Formats: sequence, structure tokens, C-alpha cells
Amino acid sequence: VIMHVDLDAFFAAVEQRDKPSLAGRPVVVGGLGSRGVVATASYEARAFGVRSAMPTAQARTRCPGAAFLAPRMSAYRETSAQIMRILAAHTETLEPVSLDEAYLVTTGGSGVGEDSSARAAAVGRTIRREIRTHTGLAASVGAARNKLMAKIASELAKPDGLRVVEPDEETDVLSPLPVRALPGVGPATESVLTSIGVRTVADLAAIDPADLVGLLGQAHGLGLSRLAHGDDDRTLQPDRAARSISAEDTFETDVYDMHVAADLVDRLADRVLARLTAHGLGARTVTVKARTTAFVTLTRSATLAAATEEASHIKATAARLLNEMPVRDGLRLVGVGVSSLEPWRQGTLFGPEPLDETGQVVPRPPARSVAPASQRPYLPGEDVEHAIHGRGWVWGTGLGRVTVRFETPGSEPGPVRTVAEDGNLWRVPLGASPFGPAAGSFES
DNA sequence: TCTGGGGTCCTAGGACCC
DNA sequence: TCTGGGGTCCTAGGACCC
Repeated sequence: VIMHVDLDAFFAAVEQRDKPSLAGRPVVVGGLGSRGVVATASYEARAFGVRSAMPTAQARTRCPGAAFLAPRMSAYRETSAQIMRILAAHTETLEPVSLDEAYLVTTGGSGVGEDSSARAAAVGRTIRREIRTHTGLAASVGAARNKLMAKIASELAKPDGLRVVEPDEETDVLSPLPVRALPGVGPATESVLTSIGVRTVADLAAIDPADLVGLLGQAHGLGLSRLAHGDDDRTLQPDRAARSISAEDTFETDVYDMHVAADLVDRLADRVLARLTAHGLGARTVTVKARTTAFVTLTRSATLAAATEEASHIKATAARLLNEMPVRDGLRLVGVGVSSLEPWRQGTLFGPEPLDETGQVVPRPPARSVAPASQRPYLPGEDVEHAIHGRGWVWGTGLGRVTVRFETPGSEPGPVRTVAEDGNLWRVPLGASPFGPAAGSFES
């Protein structure tokens, strides 16, 4: 049996717990600036029509009497860790979805019959009680045969309830729900479905999957068709590795001075770098994001030849990408992100080596090509050292004379080779070096 | 009332390779 | 003269989730 545990109005509930004067009162947690939005509204605030993602300004007009609070993420993280420990004690497979949400599998028994349902209900009651006694918060719990039905069950259980959906109840539970209740149906998909007269899950289940694919694309169309039939074979994914790290900021008022934007990009890169290195990761792709006064979002990204955790590489790349953005209009937001993450260990003479999740050194795949990690042009006469990984080619362009020398671990540096004198693209094979990492020295 | 910040996954097109 | 088919990687944008 799969269970879905979801804390009720989590951020607001933590605030009400920590500040008893807020108990029973409308509480809104979110951005307090002129451009802030609501992260979480307490149930008392929801009664006034306040919702997540609503501009805080609108929430103030709807519910002037509410307490408006900035998020205290560290407090929420701490409480979340406490909750996840409680859940972990009841299962061998726990998938945290966010600070306030997790799936877990109830252990023991096989199949789903009355016995396992009764046991799931008992586990659910225990979990809800333990969360309340240890954190003072209300959690809603859903239990069912798969993730989809467990999530829908916890939604039906709210607030502060428990709901088990038996296999033979699934169709009755699912059919009348609006399509928005299915994960993956947001505003865009909803309006596509409405345009063909599909409003409920039952309507959706009656549509030919091939038509849905034509309307929504391969993955989304097929996936949704299956979910509409209560068909969901997604397994739990414990300890998923992060795939990207990013930071972004919205200006209080739009910025027209690119120096100001560049300054912020630099500081955002620092925030990203701090988290990158804290996790022992390097990144190969850098992305810069901008949102214009007209609320148009643009991104520019660059993939480096090798993962780096070096501030100068990431900052220089981010600065270049911002420069290349067609944004002479004002900016309301800028962001910096990194992806194609690789675990690193502080390395040998020849640079850090990639590690897998268990700390084992990963043999480097044969390189398709290897470029200098810095993609800025070199200054004449500048001597630059780079770690070169694997086999393949070193390439670049040079104005003036470009020379290359290779050094490999445990042997004398190779001869200096002139590879270009005219600014043309040059390519140098790393040759049959039996070594993985090597170091090259470039001069131009 | 004027639209956050942190993420994930998918798609389409182009470059490039064999 | 005109032009294939399979594949990978990268980029930009969009939908969605909490």
C-alpha cells in the first residue's frame, strides 16, 4: 500500500504553532514586498479567498486582518526533517516530495485486500498522531494502491484527516473529479481539454489515447490517459540526486541599467556556487534567466567542455550569457542556474575526479572533444593550465601563435607544439595516452 | 491585484556523426 | 543532380509542481 502524507497549510501552521497569538487567526506566509506572492495561507485566511500564488497585495485587500509573514525557511526545514524521521521509522521506502509532502510504502503483507487496507489505516493513524505530538502540526494521509490514488486520497482527507481508497472504489472516486485534480493538469492542459468538452476525469477516460497524444504530445497525452483510468505504475524514488541548482531575484522596480543587472547576476552566482560546492558538485551547464518589464521570460545557456566548480568559470560564463541577451528593455528578474551536475572529490595533481553517489571514482568516458574550460579568449602570451579529461581532441581558435603542450601523470611534459598561427580553428588529438586525466598548457 | 522562487520533465529544431 | 536514416548532444521555451 502506498501512502501520501501531506501537512496542512504547512508554513502557516508552523507560524501559528510558534506564535500562539496567531492560533485561530488568518495567517498568510509569502513575499511581503510590492511584488510578493502568497506561499501558504492558513485555513482561516482561505475562508477570505486567499490562495497560494496569489499576489500578496491582492491577499491584503481580501483579508486585511490577516497576519502577513515572510517565510522562515530554516524553521520549516527543521520541522520537515523531524517529520521525515517519523515517516522513515514506518517504512523502508520513503520519497520526500517537498518539505511538507512524502510518499511511503507500508511494509509487510502482500497485495491489497481488507487486511492491508486495515493495516494501512492503522499506520496512517499512528503517523498522524506522532506528527501531532512531536511537531504540533496536522497532517493529512491518503492510502491506496498507487501514487495517484494515494495523493488523491490525502487531498480528500484534508484538512486533518485520513482516507483509504480501496481498489474497487477507485473509479467512483476518480470519475466525478475535475481534470485539474490529476497531477500534470495545469491551466494550459485544462483549457485544451475544456475546448474539446472534457471537464471531469470520466470525460477524459472516454477519450481515445491517440487523440490525447495528438493534442498534448506523446508523453503527456499517454500519461494522462493512463492516469484517467486510475492506472499508475510510478514507483517511489528515494534519494533522487539534484539535477540543477539555481537562484533568482525579482527587483522591487524594473531595472534599466545593465550594470545593476550584472551585479545581481554576480551575487546570484555566488549563492549558486555556495550550494554547488557545499554538495561537492561541479556543473557543466550554466544558464542565465531574465524576465523583462513585459513579463517575457528568456533563458540563455552554455555547456562547458568539462564540469567546473570554479567561481571564475561560472561567473564569467554567466556574465557573457547576460550580455548576449536581447534585453534593452527593462528587467524585472534575473536568475543564474547550473545543471549537468557531477560529483567531485578534491583531486590529485591533475584535478578533481568525478565520484558517484557512493564516493567511488567514476572512470571517465572517452571524451568526444575537450575544450579549455574557460571559453573566454586568451590574452597574447597568457599561460593557462587546464585539466583535460579522457581521450579525444583539444580544440580552439587563436589569433597569433597558438602552442600546446601536454603533460601526463608520471611522465615528462611533452614537446611544445605549434598548432595555429593564423587564427583558424585548430584541433589537436590527445593521442593514444593511456591516462585518463592529463594536464595541458596553452599559450597564445 | 498584476503576476515568487525552487525545482522537474518534455519538445522541437539544429548541428554533427556514422 | 539531389539527397537517407539512425543516433547524440545542445539550446530555448513551456508546462507543471510545491
